[in-house]
Amino acid sequence: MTRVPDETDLDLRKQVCFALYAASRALTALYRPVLDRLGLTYPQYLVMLVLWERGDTSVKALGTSLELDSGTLSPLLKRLESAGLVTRARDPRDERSVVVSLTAAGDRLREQATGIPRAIAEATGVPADKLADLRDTLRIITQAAHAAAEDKETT
Amino acid sequence: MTRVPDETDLDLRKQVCFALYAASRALTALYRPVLDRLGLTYPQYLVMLVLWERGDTSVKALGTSLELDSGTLSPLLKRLESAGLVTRARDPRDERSVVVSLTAAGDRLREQATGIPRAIAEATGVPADKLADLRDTLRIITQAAHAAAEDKETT
DNA sequence: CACTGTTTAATTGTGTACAACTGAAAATCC
DNA sequence: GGATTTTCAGTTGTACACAATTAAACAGTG
Repeated sequence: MTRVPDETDLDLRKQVCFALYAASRALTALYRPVLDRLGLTYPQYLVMLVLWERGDTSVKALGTSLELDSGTLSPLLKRLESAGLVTRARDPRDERSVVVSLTAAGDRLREQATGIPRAIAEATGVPADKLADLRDTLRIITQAAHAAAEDKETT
Repeated sequence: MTRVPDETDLDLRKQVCFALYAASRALTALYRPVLDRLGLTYPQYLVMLVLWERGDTSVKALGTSLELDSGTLSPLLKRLESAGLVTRARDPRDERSVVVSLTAAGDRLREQATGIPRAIAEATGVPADKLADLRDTLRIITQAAHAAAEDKETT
């Protein structure tokens, strides 16, 4: 195959990063009508996933899992709290830490969420094994990006 | 709250959408220090890519290319304008339309941007052919997500 | 031509993202 | 034990995203 030697490679359609950015937003948009019925945004749903999976979780641990900082999580958690889905309390063992816990309503919401991932996966029309491959590749890239960012800091 | 082992697929790590969301943010973060030197954010860089490639472009066409609406583009373009990189003017042929054009400074910035995509791709450490595969898979998913969203509207 | 409906940008309001900073609490060092 | 440093959550400010609305301009029809 002949390859046109583009001096620049500033072609939008060739860029993986744009494909990633567009795909992420398109998939989030697919979640939106479903999550609307639960009264959740997509990032709020991610926080609920962690809480459903692990129970009581500190803001710090949520941030590590979701790769979000307190600047994003603090207001988000406030909204979940005023929606009656979670409570927040300082950890008596370490007063710096704030532990987020599910309320009964937050726990009940889990049942309504069970079908969501499969429904979304099917809506894409991409076979499950291909999605799993994609997910693994994305993880590799995410790790590499984090590693590259670390590198720059230490120079 | 007590937690129950999940029979369901509400596992964060299994979700393609989260992998996508995390990867998109991680890659954007990799662009950030590079784009900072050009005085651009990542979405602004995307707009500039389109303008470098196609020249004068309407807000509508930018929105179609980047899958962004005027609610995002209008303030973004204002910032590019006040940075002296673009100008905006109503199309005399169709007064509804606003055409965005590069200034001389905006055009010059292109040279400084030429090396960016390759540098980012290399920083991920993922081989180019694998990245191309990934990009194609992402496009398929994006298209499927848009199609699925369309479906819902017509029901 | 008037009427209807559509297209296009812009605006408003809500909710992320993220950098930079603050203050309190804990860990570390001497 | 006291000083220094680090950790943690929250706040502030900037910049997206996106739904919903508005207003102007255009297109098509009777």
